Amino acid sequence: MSIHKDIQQENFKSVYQKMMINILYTSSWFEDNNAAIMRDKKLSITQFNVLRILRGSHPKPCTGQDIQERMINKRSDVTRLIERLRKTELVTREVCPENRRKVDILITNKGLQLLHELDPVMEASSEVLKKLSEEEAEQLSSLLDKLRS
Amino acid sequence: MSIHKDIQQENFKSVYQKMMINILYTSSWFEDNNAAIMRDKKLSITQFNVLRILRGSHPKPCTGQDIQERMINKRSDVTRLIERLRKTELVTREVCPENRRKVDILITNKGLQLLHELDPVMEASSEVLKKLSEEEAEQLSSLLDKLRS
DNA sequence: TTTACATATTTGTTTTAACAATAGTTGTTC
DNA sequence: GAACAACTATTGTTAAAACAAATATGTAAA
Repeated sequence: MSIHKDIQQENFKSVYQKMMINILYTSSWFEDNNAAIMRDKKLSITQFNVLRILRGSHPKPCTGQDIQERMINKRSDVTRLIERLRKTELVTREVCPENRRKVDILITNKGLQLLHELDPVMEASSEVLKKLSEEEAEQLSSLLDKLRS
Repeated sequence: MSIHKDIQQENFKSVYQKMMINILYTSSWFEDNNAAIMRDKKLSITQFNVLRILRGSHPKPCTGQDIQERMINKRSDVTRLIERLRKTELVTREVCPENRRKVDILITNKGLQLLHELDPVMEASSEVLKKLSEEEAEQLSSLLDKLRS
C-alpha cells in the first residue's frame, strides 16, 4: 500500500518529506512484524539484535562498547540490557582481564540455541521482502547508503 | 557510509537481509537527528508526530482512533500520550457528543505556535535528504511502497 | 608521584512503551 | 426491550528507554 493511504496523508510537503516518513513507517512496520515473532520467546527486538551481534562475534566476547557500536539503535542502555539477558542466562558477563574498565560479554549455549530456534522463523517471515527483486533490494540499500553518506 | 561499515557487519545472509537492516538503521538514524531537534522544546518524536496529525486535521478534531491509525508507530498508548500533551496545554480533549465512546482531540493555539517554531528547524534539518535527487527520492519511496504492498 | 584527562561502564531518576484487563457506550438480534 | 456482541477508550502493572551524573580504571604529562 502506498504511504499516503497507509497514514491517510495526501499532501506531503515534498518528495523528500514523503521519503523520510516512508522510511520511518516501513521501519516501524518491520518492527511490528518482528516483535510479534519474538513475543513467544519473551524477547524484545533489541535483545534479539544484541544476541545476534554476540553470535556473530562468538566465541570471541564483545565489550559493552562493541555492542553499542554495532547496534541498530545506538541509544540503548547496554548495561541494563545485558543484565536482563544475564538473568535469563542467555549471556555471561565478566570483567575484562586486560582492561578492567571493560566487560566481556559472551552468548551462552542457551542463547545460541534460542537463536537457532528463531532462525527458520525469521527466514520465513522475511519471505515478504521478496516483493522486490534482488536488483531492487540492492538498489534500495544503495539509495539508503547514499542518503546517509 | 555504507551499512556494513556503520554496523561493522561484512557478511549479510542475503541482499534482502541487508536491505531490511539498512531500513531499520536509517530510520533510527533519522530518529536520532529528529529527537535532538525536539529536545529543546521538550517534545518526544511521538508527541511531535501527533501534533502534526492534529494540525493536519485542524480545525476538525481527531478521535483517539484517528490518531492511532495515522501514527507512524501504531503501538503507542494514545490515551496517556494525549494526556501528557493536555497537561502542557498543547491539545484539548472532550467527549464526542455524537458518540460518547469517542473523544474529540484538538490542537490548541499554543500547540500550533510550537509547530510553527519547529517548521523552519525541521526544514533545515531535512537538507541532508538532498544527498538524493528528487528522482532518487521518488524511486526510494516507490520501492518501499512496493515492499509493503 | 601527583595531577589531569580520557575511557568504559554503572547507577539514579523520570518518562514512556508494552501488554493485559476492564469499563462504558452503542449497535444488533431475538 | 433485554441480552449479547462490538467498539472505543481507560487503567493497572511491568519492562524498557531517556537523560544526567557518578564511579572506576587507565594513560600521559609535569
